[in-house]
Amino acid sequence: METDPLITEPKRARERFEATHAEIRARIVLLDYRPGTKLSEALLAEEFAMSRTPMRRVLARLEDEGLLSSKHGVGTFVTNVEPEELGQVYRLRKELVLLQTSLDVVPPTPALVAQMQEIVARAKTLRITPCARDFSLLDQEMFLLLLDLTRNEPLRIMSKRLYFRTTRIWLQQVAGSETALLEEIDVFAREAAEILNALEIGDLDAVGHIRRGHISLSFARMSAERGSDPPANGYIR
Amino acid sequence: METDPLITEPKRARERFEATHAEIRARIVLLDYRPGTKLSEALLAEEFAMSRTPMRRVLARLEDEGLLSSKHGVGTFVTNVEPEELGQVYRLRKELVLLQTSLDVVPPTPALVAQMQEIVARAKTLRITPCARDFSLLDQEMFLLLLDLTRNEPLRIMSKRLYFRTTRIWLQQVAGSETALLEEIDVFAREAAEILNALEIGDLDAVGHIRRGHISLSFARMSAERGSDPPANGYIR
DNA sequence: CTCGCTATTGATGTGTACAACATTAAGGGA
DNA sequence: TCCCTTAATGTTGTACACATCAATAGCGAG
Repeated sequence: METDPLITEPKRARERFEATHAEIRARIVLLDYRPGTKLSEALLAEEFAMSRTPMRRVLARLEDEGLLSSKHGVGTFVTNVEPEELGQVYRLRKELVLLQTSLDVVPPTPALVAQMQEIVARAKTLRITPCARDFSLLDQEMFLLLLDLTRNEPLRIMSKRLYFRTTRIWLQQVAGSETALLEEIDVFAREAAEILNALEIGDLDAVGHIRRGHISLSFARMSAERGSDPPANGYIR
Repeated sequence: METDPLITEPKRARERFEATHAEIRARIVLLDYRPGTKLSEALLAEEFAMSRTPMRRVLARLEDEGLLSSKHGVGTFVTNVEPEELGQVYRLRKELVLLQTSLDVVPPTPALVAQMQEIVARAKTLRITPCARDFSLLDQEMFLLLLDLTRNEPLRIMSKRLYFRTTRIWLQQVAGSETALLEEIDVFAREAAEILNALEIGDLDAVGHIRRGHISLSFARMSAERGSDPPANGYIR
């Protein structure tokens, strides 16, 4: 029985599925595949060294998550996010972020605080050498780290889905101009520092409301940039 | 790549997929397939007059929704819901139900109120001729009806997933004894009447809080029935 | 009688050919 | 020239055979 520790080729089916899904999702979220891009099941299957059958399962899940859209006889496309949908997601995220620090929460561990300190430090570094892609990865890292504050698994799963659904639109805006990127990194650095401070005190409620405020402001900046209508605030006519 | 690929509508294959998914999900939530039941891809494919390939896509989605669990070489099984998971879902639902009447809401239409009146009437009828299955269907109908109060699509989708994830456990408890069923129908009839009253006044905030209270009480009754620990109320040690 | 190895069995997972579908370009008649 | 028809082409969706995996019954050694 030979087990090759160097090559991780013969993975379990489930692990291979998860890895492939995460990889393609990352490409969509990081705009390697921009909205509207046509993906080929055959080419992707070949690249990931599998047949179309398991690849189709990956793509089906990404479609269920709203990142892809397949049409019989036409192709599989990276979805765009309509302004209305973007607003719905952000308004919901504003509420869920409060639950992330109030529902089934665990006190922040020293390890978590340490990782948050590192994120703050890297944010400061990023202000010197701005890079939209690294910025998006750092934002993602902080999101996932703070998600560890709650043990409510359904809340964690849904929050992740919403985050990955729209973060590429945010990235698209941020990467649009150099000044916008610098400004956004600056805001992020301040937010991270505020959150770290609240974490060190142990005030999770403050963490939630700081984040809520920044999500709200972030959406407002995006709406202004897009030149669309001011965001609806509750009721629909 | 300028044209938006999202505007086209569902096709034949998609409709068949949705219909099959809804049917098997109904069988699971109505306890036709009880937790632990082993399902056969081949048999299900034969019954629905399709091959294993599209059926596997249906089952994969049900697994993603937490209703099924497949193991290579073993089988596909209807999942059970652990008490911890049940608590997490209920605690989250208690929060989401408030959002359903406060986030992107539309005023209740006369048609909606009329359907709610009918549900109240059928609840009263059900008190005379109790039937666990019909009761579950009525509860589901009210849930879906009240979900029309919000236009926030992500919230709607997530609320549905959570509801279908645990309602079979509630049904299992209710169908356990005749007295429990009668008592639960009585509670439901009163809740529906209260909600109807609030709807007619147009007080959506009251609708949300009435429902939240009933979800909380419902979970408390289930926990007591199961003889498990009293439900944690917020923090985890 | 018990333990352990092995062949068998039946399930999910994968590879591949083919069908269904939509788009596009070519061709022919008015 | 225009427009309708039709064949060609490439894509997703489906069917089916086969591979892989895990549980189990059978069997033989101790």
